[in-house]
Amino acid sequence: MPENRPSSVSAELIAVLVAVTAGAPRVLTIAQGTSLPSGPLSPEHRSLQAGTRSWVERQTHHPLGYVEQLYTFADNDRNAALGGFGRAISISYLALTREQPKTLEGGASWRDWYDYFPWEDHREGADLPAPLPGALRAWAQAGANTAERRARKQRAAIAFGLEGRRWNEELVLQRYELLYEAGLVAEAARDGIACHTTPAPRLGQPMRQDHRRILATGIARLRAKITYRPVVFELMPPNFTLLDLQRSVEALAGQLLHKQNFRRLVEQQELVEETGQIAEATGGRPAKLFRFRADILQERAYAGTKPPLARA
Amino acid sequence: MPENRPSSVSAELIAVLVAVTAGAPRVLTIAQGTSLPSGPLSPEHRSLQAGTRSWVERQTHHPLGYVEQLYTFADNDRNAALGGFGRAISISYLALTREQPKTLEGGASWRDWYDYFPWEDHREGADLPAPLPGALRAWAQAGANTAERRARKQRAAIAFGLEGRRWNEELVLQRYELLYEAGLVAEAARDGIACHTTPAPRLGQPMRQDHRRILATGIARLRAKITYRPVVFELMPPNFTLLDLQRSVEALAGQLLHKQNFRRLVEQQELVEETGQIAEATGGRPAKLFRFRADILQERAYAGTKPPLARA
DNA sequence: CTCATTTATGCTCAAATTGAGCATTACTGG
DNA sequence: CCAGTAATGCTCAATTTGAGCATAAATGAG
Repeated sequence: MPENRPSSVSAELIAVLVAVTAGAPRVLTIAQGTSLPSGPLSPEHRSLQAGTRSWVERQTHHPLGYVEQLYTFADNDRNAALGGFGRAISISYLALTREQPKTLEGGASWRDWYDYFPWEDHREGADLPAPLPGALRAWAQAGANTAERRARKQRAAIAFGLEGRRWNEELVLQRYELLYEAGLVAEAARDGIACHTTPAPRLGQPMRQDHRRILATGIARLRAKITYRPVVFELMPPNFTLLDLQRSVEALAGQLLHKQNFRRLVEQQELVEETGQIAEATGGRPAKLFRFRADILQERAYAGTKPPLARA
Repeated sequence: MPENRPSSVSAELIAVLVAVTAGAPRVLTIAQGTSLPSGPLSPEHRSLQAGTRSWVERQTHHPLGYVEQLYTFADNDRNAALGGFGRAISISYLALTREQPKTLEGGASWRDWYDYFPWEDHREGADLPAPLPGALRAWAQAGANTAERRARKQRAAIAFGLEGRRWNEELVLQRYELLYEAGLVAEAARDGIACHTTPAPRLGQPMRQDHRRILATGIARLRAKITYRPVVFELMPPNFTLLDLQRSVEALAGQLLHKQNFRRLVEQQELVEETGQIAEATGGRPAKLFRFRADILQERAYAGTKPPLARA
């Protein structure tokens, strides 16, 4: 039963390439922001990760700091388009870098990821975008029977922190999938899924195929990752103030942090050291500049530890 | 640059199927314990996960509770063996089930996973298997220069909890990879990697190809998972005592837990409820039987929470 | 020059969580 | 009745976490 010859498929690599600029989390897109960059797996690549790294670097002209596999899926729908070649397998990667001023090729551009997921940004006000609470209720009410209605209501409450529950910033994918099922994102309409609110809200900017889902997966992974592994430094310039660092983490998490506690955590972790320089004042008292400590980073990147960068 | 037609490859699914029986963590193997079960991705599978689920269920004759994607990799070495078909992509899955007394087909059998990773079991005595400490020192000393020797020493210390560091049970993959690089596992010898200890220790039972690495990935993932999502219940019978539950968690973690604290945690989480029945005494005072609470499980499986099942 | 404003930074405190251990209870087998 | 083995109930100190007060060091308006 095992030992069968595997069937033939085609493979492509899709990248969620993230940077943080001026407190905004950005993702590299192509085709006017409607697609994630993707490239074919080609025979000369030594590994999947090497393949992703090489073609993203060629396209963006700067090195990727961190690359991590996200998810692999096979899309049956694409069969037809591939001329009987069998199915297409997509292998997605999360990559981190510093946004460079360099020119991007073709229609590539950096976009604020909250353009695609406006409901994920809770940095000012924890309120959900206007149509959401009502639309979620409508979806729950549209369940076929009492049990389904209850289950939907509970699911919405967990995913969106309703009914006194607290918002869990890591449930990015669950929220997107719920909105998709509820017909509240444009991709759902495209795929023929009904919506129970009129006019049907189309939350956030859509993407082609399932790229927005992949992006959601990447955001979720990154939000989880920063709580137990020091990956933010891949997104920071060489020198930065503690507030810069905090703003970056907040941008990713979509939530504000307690300043003093954040500072305490960073110091405890010994992730950074003073450079001796002072930042040119932006507003008030000048801040010390810091840099990451290479030795500690290496160790932590390998084994992880306690929360390297804080919770809400 | 993107939008290229992906290249043609072949795809196989590999499963790390785990059960816990009588306090032993077990993994399903084929070919006298030298391989993980694997099957081809075939066109009728609706998705990769469905494919894995269906052929594992067909082989083992019982349903999988939980299936999760582990990792996808492309092995360049296998090119030759596939007759110019392009490379082979392997997509691995972690699956949980209860070991059934049913007969397995062919050469399939359940094996204690510590047969493959004896150094991972710290349930009695935290001591590493005899040759390890010395072999690790020898490997570190064999570094080309001072910097490499220091880096190796630190890496070994982190991975194996030496020099006063504490053992981190989640670093299963890092440890296996270090042992591979150090030539201390049979697969390394097979692949022509040198060892600096004579006679060269060949720790644990080897597997074909990189299946042991995949198993290490699965163990690591599962050990991490049980700390933030209640997946153990997939491995438990319908009714169990709290000690049964603790023994199962300990089997997976490879570490003993504080009994009272474990109990406190389980109760806090409200994951279980009494059945009203009492276990036939095995040793001392009879224990109450518990079962998992379906409602809570569903919620926790979706969103996770604090540690559902304890730390060391 | 003084003051309101803004951000940096140092410290404190109570609540919650975690790690470890003591004591008691309820069975089983000589 | 006694020793052995588990189950269970509680306590306690050390940490960790969440929130806030207070002060310092700049800037710009008047």
